[in-house]
Amino acid sequence: MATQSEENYLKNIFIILEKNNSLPVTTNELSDVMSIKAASVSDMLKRLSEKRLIHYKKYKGVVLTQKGKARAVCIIRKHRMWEYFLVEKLKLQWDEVHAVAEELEHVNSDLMIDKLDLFLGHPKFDPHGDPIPDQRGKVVSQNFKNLSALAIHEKGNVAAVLEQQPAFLRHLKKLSIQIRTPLEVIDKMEFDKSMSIKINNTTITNISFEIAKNILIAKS
Amino acid sequence: MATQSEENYLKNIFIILEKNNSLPVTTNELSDVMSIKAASVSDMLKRLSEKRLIHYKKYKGVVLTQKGKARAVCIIRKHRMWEYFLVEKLKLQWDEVHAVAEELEHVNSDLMIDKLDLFLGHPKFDPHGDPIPDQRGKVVSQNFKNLSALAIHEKGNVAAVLEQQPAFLRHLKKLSIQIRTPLEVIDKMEFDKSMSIKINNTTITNISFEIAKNILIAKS
DNA sequence: ATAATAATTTAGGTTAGCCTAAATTTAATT
DNA sequence: AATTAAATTTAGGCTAACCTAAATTATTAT
Repeated sequence: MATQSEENYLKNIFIILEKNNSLPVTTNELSDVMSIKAASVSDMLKRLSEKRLIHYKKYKGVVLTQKGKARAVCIIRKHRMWEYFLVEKLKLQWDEVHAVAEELEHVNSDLMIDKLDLFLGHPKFDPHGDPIPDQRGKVVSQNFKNLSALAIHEKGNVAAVLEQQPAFLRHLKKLSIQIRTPLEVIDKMEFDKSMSIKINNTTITNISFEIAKNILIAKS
Repeated sequence: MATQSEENYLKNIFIILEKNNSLPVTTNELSDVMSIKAASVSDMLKRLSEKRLIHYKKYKGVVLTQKGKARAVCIIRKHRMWEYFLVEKLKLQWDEVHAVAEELEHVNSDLMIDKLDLFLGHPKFDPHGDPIPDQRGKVVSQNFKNLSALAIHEKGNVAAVLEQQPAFLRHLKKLSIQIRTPLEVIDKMEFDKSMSIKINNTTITNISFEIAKNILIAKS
């Protein structure tokens, strides 16, 4: 059994690898996203390496071993499944679930998680549009476009968000943007890369580049 | 915030106090039920005392302060609520839920637990017949008789069990004994204190004193 | 190519929560 | 009341997981 802390490292390595097209994850990247000092990260990487959960060459960053990847996927599966449960069954808001799911993901019971999966009807995506890995650890790969990369007049539906911070999610809620909301790019401002978008085929609003780049679109 | 370990101590102190009619809990009692060496328990008691969670006089055992009791009740509320969820919603067996609930009880979110309470319909008892404290920490006090203390011909329904070990619960399952099952004492053997009981008004079986004393009966 | 800067690791320290062994206090027995 | 036994605490150690400061390695810019 991995400790809770080890599980957090594995999970974050996995997530960064996904974003990085599998380029090795650096100590500082982990330090940043986990808010743990780089020296402590170095410490832990050594330990994870001894346990054959990561491939680690000093100064060169890390990738996951088969074993490490399997562990990571399992934790992510639990995290996303619990998020789905919290939103769909307990009716929490999508900006209220991340922190709780961070705790629930470490609860250990394969039996429970399989029963939960059944209870929820084998959900495929969590409330932020991220895919939920199946029992065997298979993750559907998505092929979405970043809203910030869309050209004027391009349109589609919100498929996922890249940021889980409550402040960000509450912002979207205010704009009536959720998963599956139809969006169309009306205009793009060269100066600050902000864009004007039509939401739900009705309201037109301006959003900053910062917001746009955290929204993924399924083209229609 | 109390650590997970501290929470476990508080919970166990609370449970032992209930069984002991509020007599102070000794170091060895805690050591036994928690499978932690007495020396370590002593250590922790000192810490809990500094945090004003227990009243502790060396060599004299401990009781909970108001603050400590509130914490304990909150953890027990979560534990029992999750057990209810696991059995009623996820359809786990009553002998499969205790260990998982031990982990779930440490997940911290008042919002979530209140929403869970709502989702479950404000359940009053967990699958083992133990009362679930309400939001304000109120626990209904029960007035059940121990099966081992019943006289011949006395009868009633199973109201709760005092032991959560899977082996014990599986044993009851085999005998078709659950919460609310009608039982009647047919005979009592002086030699080993075992008893003959009629289950569900049909089958007559012998059960050991060891079993009987872990079953609580609501007299009818 | 070298110097300056950034990234990373090493060294040494801290705390929580456990342990064993030894010392102390309380309870039980004669 | 004194002795023995049981319960409890103290002392000293260990490990995981963090930290800061210093040393090392890699990268970037001149």
